[in-house]
Amino acid sequence: MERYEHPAIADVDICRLFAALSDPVRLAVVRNLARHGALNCAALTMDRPRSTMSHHFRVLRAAGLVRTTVSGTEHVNALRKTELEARFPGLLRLILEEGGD
Amino acid sequence: MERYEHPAIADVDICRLFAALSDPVRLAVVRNLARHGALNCAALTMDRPRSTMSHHFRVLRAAGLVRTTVSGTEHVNALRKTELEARFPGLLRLILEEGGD
DNA sequence: ATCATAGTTCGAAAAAAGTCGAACTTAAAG
DNA sequence: CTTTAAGTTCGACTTTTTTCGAACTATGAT
Repeated sequence: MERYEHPAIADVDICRLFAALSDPVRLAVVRNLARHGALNCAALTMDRPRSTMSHHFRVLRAAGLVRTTVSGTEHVNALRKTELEARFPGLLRLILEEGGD
Repeated sequence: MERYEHPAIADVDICRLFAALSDPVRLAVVRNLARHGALNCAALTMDRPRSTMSHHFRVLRAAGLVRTTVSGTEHVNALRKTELEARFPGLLRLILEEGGD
């Protein structure tokens, strides 16, 4: 059984956060999550191999943007929406801004 | 006489913007500019050689964050505050957040 | 003209990030 | 127990960033 580590929201570094969002693939993932709620990895394949996406999810988790939970054989990713909005008010709005998909 | 190119605020890409802010040196520069207004490069040496800083200023300009104007022998950098706030409301607040220097 | 000051550009080297195939793990289904 | 589905980990490779010395440009002062 695999569990993931997630930083406490208080420990989230804005610099790392910006770095996570600076990749177009990851930004697209975050936007998808913001729009459609929690999704498993399979639903977020951005036309890339699983190993590539796995890497991006790791970065998103480490940055504090996404929380991943295991449910059966699926790994479900969710935006840490409430926490993020509390710690970085305006961030989510900024990300969703006139956004592509 | 050297002039710099600055993207129109409408052309600024949020992804590039995040990338620019993901470097601690550059984030510190932006925070300094937000606090103290326009500064020349000499005032923003973050304990790095001039060539290194020159590179960072180039990135900040290309991202649309900073406007550099030449005044005599000084190159003065200013945050594109009003434009940025209009295009990305909340961004500046986010950057200044509980911020270090 | 000469010199000093402020900053850029160039080029090379080092470090960090992104990409992806192959092998592996875990859980569920048959 | 075997197979399948969903993802991860590992390792290699490529691309991008960062860093900085050395040489250069432009302005202002002497």
